[in-house]
Amino acid sequence: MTQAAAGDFIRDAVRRDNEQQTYGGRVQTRFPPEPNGYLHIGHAKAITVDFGIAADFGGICMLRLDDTNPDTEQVEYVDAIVADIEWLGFHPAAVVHASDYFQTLYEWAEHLVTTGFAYVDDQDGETISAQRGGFGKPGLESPYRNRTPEENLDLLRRMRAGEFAEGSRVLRAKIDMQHENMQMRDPVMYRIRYSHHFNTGDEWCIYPTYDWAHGQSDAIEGVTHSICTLEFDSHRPLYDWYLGHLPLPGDQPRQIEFARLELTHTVTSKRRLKTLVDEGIVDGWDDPRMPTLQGLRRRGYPASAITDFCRDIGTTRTNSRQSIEALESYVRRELNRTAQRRMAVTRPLRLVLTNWPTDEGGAPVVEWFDIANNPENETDGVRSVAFTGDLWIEADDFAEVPPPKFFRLSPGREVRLRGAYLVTCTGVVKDEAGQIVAVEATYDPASRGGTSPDGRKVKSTMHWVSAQHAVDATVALYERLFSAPYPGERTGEPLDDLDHASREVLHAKAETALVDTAPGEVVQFERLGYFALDPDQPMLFHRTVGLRDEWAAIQRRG
RNA sequence: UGGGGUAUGGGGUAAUUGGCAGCCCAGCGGAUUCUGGUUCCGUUAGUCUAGGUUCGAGUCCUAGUACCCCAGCCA
Repeated sequence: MTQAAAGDFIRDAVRRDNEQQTYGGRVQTRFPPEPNGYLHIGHAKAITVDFGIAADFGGICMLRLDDTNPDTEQVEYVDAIVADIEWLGFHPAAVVHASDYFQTLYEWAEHLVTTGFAYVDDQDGETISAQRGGFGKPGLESPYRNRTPEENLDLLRRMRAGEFAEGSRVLRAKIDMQHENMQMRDPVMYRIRYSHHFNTGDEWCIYPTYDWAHGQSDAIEGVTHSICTLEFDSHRPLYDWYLGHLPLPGDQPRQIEFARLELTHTVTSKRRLKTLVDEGIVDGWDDPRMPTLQGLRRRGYPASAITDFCRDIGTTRTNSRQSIEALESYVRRELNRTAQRRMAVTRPLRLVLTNWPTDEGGAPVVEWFDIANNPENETDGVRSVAFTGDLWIEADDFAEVPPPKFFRLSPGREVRLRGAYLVTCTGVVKDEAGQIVAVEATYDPASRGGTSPDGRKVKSTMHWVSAQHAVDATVALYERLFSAPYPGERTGEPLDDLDHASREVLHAKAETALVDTAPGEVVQFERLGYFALDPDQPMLFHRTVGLRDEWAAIQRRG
């Protein structure tokens, strides 16, 4: 704790290694995902750390697909992983596979056999597992543990040659069945699997386990700092043991662990996300409701917002859960600068200007206003928006009997129609049932452009669309990526009831909206929030994040 | 149950290695504003517990507590 508490403990460690010339001042890291799913927001943290540290010290970072389990891995995932890393703005020095090293790994396995540090075990998985003992209970040695190196070498070669059935034999490291660290109780190095591998095809029928592949791959590549997540902490002694018993071509890399990123209201478990996809609960890995990088990208999250967030939350060894609001604040900060504005109405209420002029033919005059696309960024220019005496406003923006602190339109009150005119409500039109069908108002011709020539103030500026000119759009509203808390979220208990949870957390609804003009890719529908245009369905917009929830705050107060 | 790891406001994270507990998110208050947005200013609130060393402890010592990880031929 004492020294680990220092600012960024990983960079401190790297700096120390540089000062002591442990690796001759060289820094090399790697990002090693297993291609068994799409990258999600949690991976963004690891990517930011791995690539960021290499960059900070003038080193390199490679992408290594950790493909030692052919049963779960696919090229589709490889392609997505490569694309997503690029999208985040990182460029791997190389894209490699753990399977590229299968031959070297095998030769090193023979080396361990020859030197008496590995043996072939003929027992099945259940037996081996039972013999491993438990916490506080020492393990039992396998009856095959003391075979001669010659016999082991013969058996290993025959394993590799495909002479034995799946599950019938494994290669194990010969370490210590009494070791207090369970990882050191003769871990399995190779298992027999007659599966097709997406990279090596049918060349191999024995596949290395994670522990037997990972550190060795690091060493082969010349990795200096192998940064991984906290759950591998107890693997570090094994990581070092393997490397310490092999004829390495260079320096021995060191493993450093940090806490993974967890977010509230967010499922970050490839297994669960895969279930959502497989069961058709979402449309795919890139469904905008998914916390995958592709889902977030479709939602309009800027890559820089994600990486800035990951950088700023820091790297520690403390298990923690960051709030989704913190991430969203980074998204809003970026989008406030870049997103164009549009006025939009989701629950239209008619607003009629009773003193609006008509032309010779009796039709209402149409007036065009240039309205800034983004007041935060003048270079975004203006758009031309049609205005007439027949408008739609948001139903929430009118109240016949205004509650306290209601600033918008109500009888007798004057507000600004953004960029157009000041209008004063003169009355309402109701149907037989007493429902309001329209609001009537008069406009002040002297306030053209929304100015107030005599300097009088109005408490509210409202958005509007011309009934005649408005563009139809659909907006998918979800307050949050996963808006509802799910079972066990607070306590960190496992999420067992996936079906229930998925349906609840992925709730979203689509609404129609009327928009002032056709918007661009990512837009702020004023007061509704930031939305991204769906590339597949023009005029369908996914909510990125909302604005600050000002209404809720007012109601809470009152 | 044995081993390992971690504890700082509501959430996250710093503290020159023993010297004014700072920053971000959230909250609250105010100013500005043609978005109840943005921006700006102010503000509430914290060192897991109990002892000890010291002029001085988040930091060092002792004892405890809580949480996380490890018993896949997954990674």
